[in-house]
Amino acid sequence: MSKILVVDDEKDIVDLVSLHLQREGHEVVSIGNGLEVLPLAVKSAPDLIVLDLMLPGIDGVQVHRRLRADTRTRHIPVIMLTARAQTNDRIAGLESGADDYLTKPFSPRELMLRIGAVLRRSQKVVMLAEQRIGEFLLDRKNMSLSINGKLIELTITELKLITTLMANPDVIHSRAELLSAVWGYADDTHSRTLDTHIKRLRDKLGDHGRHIGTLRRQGYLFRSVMEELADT
Amino acid sequence: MSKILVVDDEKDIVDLVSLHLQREGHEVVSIGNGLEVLPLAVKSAPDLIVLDLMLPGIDGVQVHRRLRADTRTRHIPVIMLTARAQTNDRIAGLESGADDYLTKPFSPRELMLRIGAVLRRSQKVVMLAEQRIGEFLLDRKNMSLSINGKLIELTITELKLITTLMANPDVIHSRAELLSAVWGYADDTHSRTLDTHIKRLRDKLGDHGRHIGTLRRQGYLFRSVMEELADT
DNA sequence: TCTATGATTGACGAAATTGTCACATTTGTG
DNA sequence: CACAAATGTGACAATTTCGTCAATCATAGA
Repeated sequence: MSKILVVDDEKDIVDLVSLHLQREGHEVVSIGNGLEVLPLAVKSAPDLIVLDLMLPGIDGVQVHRRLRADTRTRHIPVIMLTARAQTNDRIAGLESGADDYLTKPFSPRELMLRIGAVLRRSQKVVMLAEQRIGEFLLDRKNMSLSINGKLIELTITELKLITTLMANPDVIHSRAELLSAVWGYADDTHSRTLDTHIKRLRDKLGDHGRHIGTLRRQGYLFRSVMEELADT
Repeated sequence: MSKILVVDDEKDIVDLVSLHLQREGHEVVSIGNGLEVLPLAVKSAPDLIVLDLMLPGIDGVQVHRRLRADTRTRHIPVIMLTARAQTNDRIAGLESGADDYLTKPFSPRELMLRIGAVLRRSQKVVMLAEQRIGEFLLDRKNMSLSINGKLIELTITELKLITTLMANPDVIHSRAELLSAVWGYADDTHSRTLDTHIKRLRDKLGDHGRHIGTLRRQGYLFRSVMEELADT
């Protein structure tokens, strides 16, 4: 499931924690030497670090500071372990920005629960590599759109626009929302920029452009089922 | 798990199949009237259709042809059911391009197995919405790259290039591979186009450009751990 | 039907993007 | 060290892309 780096010099602790983690399907990397934590964290790129504050040679808080100082490890959540159940330690741990901490002796079960909670918080979002709506096929991997297998050449702006619309088909996307998603604008709801790009998109889609609907005063939407033309 | 459209006029069959499908976590939509299969398929966009060839009013093969004729349903796999275990029926079913078929009476277990097989074949590929490598964060949803939270403005070509490289970090991507992935070229390994774009990419990445390594005569790669500069 | 509001459209120029070329530099090999 | 081969670099022009604007069109409500 996830890769977890366990930093502790006591082999018993490492083994215990590793056992439980592996039982839950996680991959474990461990190290006892505090000085080598940073390079190992950079190299192995774990999803979470379990860090004992009591390390020989270097203070665990120092190790944590180094992890936070390096841009390559800054984002990795850390759970701290400390043997001393003292307030100043707790404060030191929290101040340096640990995501959670436990005092030894701890129950493996509790550690697993907290690890689970932290991992869940930083859970990876998965998306479909290919999204199909009717005859439309959006290939996010190759950043392209095709209709009935025929590639439609879109500019990056047009692609972002239809990607946003197709992300929630049959749902109204307000002008503000689209401006924000595609251009990063906050307001600027008055300019004709959005309209123009909608027009260009519709043109490139040809007949299928009718999948893009206009809701007056509300916004635009991608219709999964194209409106029939009135035949009067 | 998946959405499955069951087309049969016999309520007993529909109930039986639905029961088993729902037990496996699938969503079931059903219909008995052959004429309304196409509009319903368009509307509900199922992942698979189970189609009885014996329908009142219209031949199942006809229904299948219509599904194949419409671009909005052409891609949906179909498993056919037929009461008559005759060769000409089998041939008719296969010729019109069914993905599989069963003759009645069939065992629900066998139908489930075949449905499972077909669904597995058309399994959706998922990808991470955000991919992080060290200080790099590739946001496939917004089609953007940021380093340490700072957005790097890339052109679509540059984005495709680094996306391809980052898809397999620390792996060599040959010039031919990159040309193919980014430009769709087959050969043309001699032009300076790739080199130029690599250069532009490195420039925009600034210091971090050193993550992109050159392997002489082999290609380029994205290093998850940046090379240290020799300090002599 | 008339009117006000909002959407569509075509045109335009500024800016960005792209591929290519010539030349420089680096690298590996003898 | 010399050479050949491969990659890096800077400059250039053609092309594409983008945002804006004004005119036109469509729609809802009075």
